[in-house]
Amino acid sequence: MGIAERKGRERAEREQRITAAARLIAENEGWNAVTIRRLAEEIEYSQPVLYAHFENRDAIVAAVAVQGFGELAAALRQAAYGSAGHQGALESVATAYLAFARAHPALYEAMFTMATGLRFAEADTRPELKDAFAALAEAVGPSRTDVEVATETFWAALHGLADLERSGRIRQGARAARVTLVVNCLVEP
Amino acid sequence: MGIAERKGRERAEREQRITAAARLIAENEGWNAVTIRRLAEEIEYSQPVLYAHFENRDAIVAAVAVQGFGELAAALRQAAYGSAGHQGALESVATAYLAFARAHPALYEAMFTMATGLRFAEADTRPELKDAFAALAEAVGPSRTDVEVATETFWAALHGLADLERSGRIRQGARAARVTLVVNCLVEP
DNA sequence: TTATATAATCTAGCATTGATAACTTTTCAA
DNA sequence: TTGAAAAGTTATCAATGCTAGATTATATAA
Repeated sequence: MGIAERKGRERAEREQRITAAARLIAENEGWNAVTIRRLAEEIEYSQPVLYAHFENRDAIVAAVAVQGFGELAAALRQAAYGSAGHQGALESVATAYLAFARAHPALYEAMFTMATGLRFAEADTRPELKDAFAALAEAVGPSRTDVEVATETFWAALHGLADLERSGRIRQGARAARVTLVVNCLVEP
Repeated sequence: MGIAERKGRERAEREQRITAAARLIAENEGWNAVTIRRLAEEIEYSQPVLYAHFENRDAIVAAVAVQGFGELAAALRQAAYGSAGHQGALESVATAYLAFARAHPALYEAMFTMATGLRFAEADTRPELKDAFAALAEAVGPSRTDVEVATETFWAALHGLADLERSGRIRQGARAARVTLVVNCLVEP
């Protein structure tokens, strides 16, 4: 019964082509350019086919966002891996976080300002989301008694910096100084 | 020549009714419910009249956002005023910031995640925006040598906390602990 | 006071979008 | 081989931002 498997593969491949196209268009022309018709044209199927894969447009954005969380987690882990000491790890992770947001603005936008359906800290939280949080927590240091509070605050500071930088509301130049300020607060005494 | 003045008044009043309606609808039903037709119905004029006041829908959102920055600045100043000491002021301001975002989620959304046209630190920056930043800077403390960096970082932390709280990505419960962590970092040594 | 030019406002409509209903073709197991 | 189910398409809907062109109200000059 290899037919079902083949169909499953084809379906998965097509689904991946949809999210890949969405991501590419979004990164090049912004999320407004990501229309159902445009995606249908891109994957060479009619529009209703997209609705056999995703409930609606938002679900496509959410799928891209989940991918993004997976990649962010990997990037943060790699940054932590290639650094020495607690302070060094915090600094590397913080810098990597901001670089990630800057390198993939549309992806970051999907992750944080579009896919409102994605929740953390709930039962149906996707593993990718938990993993990204865990990667941050590792850098903050599991020995702290207030890991969760410290990680949430660290994340908030990084997200705030990324978001205000993206929207041109804080200077691009002083990035390193701001990171230093954040990191110094979180270094264990 | 009181006619021109009367027309000016009527025009200003109508403009204010548009932004007020937009804000009310957004706060009750979300920004998606704020359509040109709906606003036109609300102010009892036909749709094209709105375009005599605002270039497009985004300009209406931006106008609401500017109002929001004015109100945020006032709220932060009042919080700083009714508190004692540097640390007390920082704590009050931080708490007031988060309370503001929580009390007016749609307004905050307009200020930070919708009106992409509003820039800071540029020549055409609206006074309301500068004022909100100044209110934060006052709490951070003008005696610091790195006021601007510290203010930007403070703002980013607060915005990050507000945004992640709003989207349900950090726990609602531990808010006070996170604020304490942020404030402790910024207290002058 | 009345005629006319200008300003103000409205009706009607366009193009685009997300989404779906109904029809047609393909696929595959009995 | 055949017929039902699966897969896919065409055609269309309703809502939206926005605008052109017609129409009405207003203010000024004769």
